[in-house]
Amino acid sequence: MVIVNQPATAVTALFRALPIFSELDDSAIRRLVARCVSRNVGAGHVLFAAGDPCRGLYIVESGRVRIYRTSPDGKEQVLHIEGPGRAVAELPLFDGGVYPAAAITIEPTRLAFLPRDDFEAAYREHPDVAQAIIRALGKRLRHLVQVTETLAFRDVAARLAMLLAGYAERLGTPTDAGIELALGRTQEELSLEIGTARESVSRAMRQLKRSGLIESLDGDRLRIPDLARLRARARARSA
Amino acid sequence: MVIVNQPATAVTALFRALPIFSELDDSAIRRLVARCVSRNVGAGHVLFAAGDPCRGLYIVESGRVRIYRTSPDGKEQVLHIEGPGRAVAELPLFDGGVYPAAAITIEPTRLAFLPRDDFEAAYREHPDVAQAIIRALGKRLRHLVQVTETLAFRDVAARLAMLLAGYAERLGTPTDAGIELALGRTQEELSLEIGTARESVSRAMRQLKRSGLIESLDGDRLRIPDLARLRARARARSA
DNA sequence: CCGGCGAAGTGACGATTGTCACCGCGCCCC
DNA sequence: GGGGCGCGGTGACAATCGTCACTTCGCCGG
Repeated sequence: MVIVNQPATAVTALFRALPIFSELDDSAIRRLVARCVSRNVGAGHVLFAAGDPCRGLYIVESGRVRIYRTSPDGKEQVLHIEGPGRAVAELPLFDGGVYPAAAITIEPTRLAFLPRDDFEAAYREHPDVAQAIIRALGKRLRHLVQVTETLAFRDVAARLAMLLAGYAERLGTPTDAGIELALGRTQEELSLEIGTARESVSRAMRQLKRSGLIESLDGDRLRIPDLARLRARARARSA
Repeated sequence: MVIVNQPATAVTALFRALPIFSELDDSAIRRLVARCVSRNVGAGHVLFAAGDPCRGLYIVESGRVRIYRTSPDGKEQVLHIEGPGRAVAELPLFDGGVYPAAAITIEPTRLAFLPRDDFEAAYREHPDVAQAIIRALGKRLRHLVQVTETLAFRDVAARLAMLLAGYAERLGTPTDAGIELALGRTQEELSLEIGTARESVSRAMRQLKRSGLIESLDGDRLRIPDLARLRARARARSA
């Protein structure tokens, strides 16, 4: 782990792009940035474990961080993966509790860290920040409600279809033959996100290909000819 | 559905007891209460469906409300059940979205309703309210993270053990032979809360009884001799 | 070019669980 | 007292899915 001095402008832009700070004026942002520490960590670095007390806010500058829970017998359920420009683990900052999940970097990652006290001051002094925080929490809550329903009811292929549809919307590039997507994840990682085994992902992938919902391109690129049909499969009981 | 005039003092006490309004001074609470409408509804009344736009905040005065999602093929997943003194569906009030789940009364219920505009004014003007809202959202998020992990990993008996342990803590009465609990729910309702079938609840219940983790008393009363052991079962892979 | 390695595909099998069908029981109402 | 009804218990069966074991493929380094 390396602590880095860097031009404050980069972090300033980062803060301004964060939903929860977008309403702040320049002077307020500058004050926050002055309190921030950036650091580079390698892949596989544990930022915190479930149950740890919360010391501050992490913001991803580059790289990716996986948020996950581990069951007593060692299995993981990935809750979400955050990339550049996203904040990690806002939750315990607000309610004063411990981290409900663990966080680990899955590639070399650069993080800005804002100590807890400075963060609290920011949202106490600026009602707009509080409002933005509420929005962000609400969004996460919606996402988890979705995940819950999916885990409870759908078969593996449906869960995979939902996951891929979400990635396609956020990361895909539209072409005239459909949406193309380089997902940059192994099937192992996908399996953790939808709470199943790697082999089941492999089989579900084949099923979706046979149904014409996804197509393999070269490398690990996929094409989704019809996103609406893929989403429909995600809502069906089985196929 | 009946609209009722009632002494404002009852609703005032209700508001003051709500975590999200506990920091308000008397005059602010009086202003909110003046905007409130109370009504009585019977069992099985649908307050709103998933996807409906959000019109305001419901607060349970008496009775119980079930919050649930329905899958396209008609199955339900209960997210939580709210009783007296609890607010329902805060989420869409904040992020401006639609209801992510539906709500239905499961017994005759008395509700206070606060229109959306009045609610928004309250938390814009009072930062403490915003803070309390954030806490409440955080708590709900924690709960859902828990539910997610349980659904993904544990067998039915473990999920049931977790559910019963939670009820025992909130509703049970300690005796020298353990915690006694009248849960007032059918196995059908339990099955919806842990995302399984009624028959599986019946079998899981028998398994927990055979293991000595729970005992039947008369009626639908249960005794839990050792809450810690029950919780341990909830964390185990199987038994 | 070869060996190693990680990712992905696949076949077999067993465990869990959803589903269906049916029974018993207590309760209420006519 | 009898019939209906909701709840709970159980047995049988099939489907899904996790697990294990093994293979195939592509990539990289020596």
